[in-house]
Amino acid sequence: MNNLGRKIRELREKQNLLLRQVAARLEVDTALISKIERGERNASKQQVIDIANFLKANEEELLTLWLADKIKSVIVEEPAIAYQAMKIANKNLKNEERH
Amino acid sequence: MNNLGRKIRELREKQNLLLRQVAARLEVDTALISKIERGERNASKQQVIDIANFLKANEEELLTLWLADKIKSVIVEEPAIAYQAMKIANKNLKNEERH
DNA sequence: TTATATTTGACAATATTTGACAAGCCAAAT
DNA sequence: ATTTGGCTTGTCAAATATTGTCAAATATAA
Repeated sequence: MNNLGRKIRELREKQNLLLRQVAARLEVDTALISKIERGERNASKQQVIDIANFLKANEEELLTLWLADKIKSVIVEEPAIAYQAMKIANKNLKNEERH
Repeated sequence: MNNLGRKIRELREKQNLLLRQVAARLEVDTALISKIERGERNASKQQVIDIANFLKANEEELLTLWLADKIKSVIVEEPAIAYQAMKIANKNLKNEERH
């Protein structure tokens, strides 16, 4: 399970909602929501936004988890150099802020 | 231009090598190397390794730049939440070290 | 100009991702 | 013991993305 999936499942269960109900709202198959919660499939950005609305969650928070999962899926293949690469990417980010 | 492309071009020019020569060694079209240097195309991991060998560069260093570019391409679409997402991804990384 | 190096855009071939569907699993209810 | 309800799993075709090449365009240098 990934960051986003865990959070979505937690929110959904707290509100006693069924996968089926979330799926209906997003107009997708139940299986897809199941896969998103278990981290087997990635949600699209729009899906994350829709889920946030439906589950009354903070949209930015969910999008942040979603992005974190995307970063994770990139670095997971290269754990030995991941940290250093993140440092560089972070520096890039800051440099671009200044332009 | 991205981190890897800039470094490759720098190394290649310092050694007075042509795109054509690098391309020959990697057995790809010259245009592809040009695109990799300019960040228009991503190199595969194997290509990075081959380039490092040919240019007598540190393989891990180039792979780190390559990974940084991949991270960057993920976060660039969401600059507002990128920093926070990186923090989470980094925490994930550390947690997995401990298991 | 001429020759050589690099860049560009379009393209086909491949690979990956997407979401639906159907079948399966499991626990609880009947 | 069977049915029901919720969730999971595997597979598929369609859509989308990525790959490397080719030929043409553009630079760079002599």
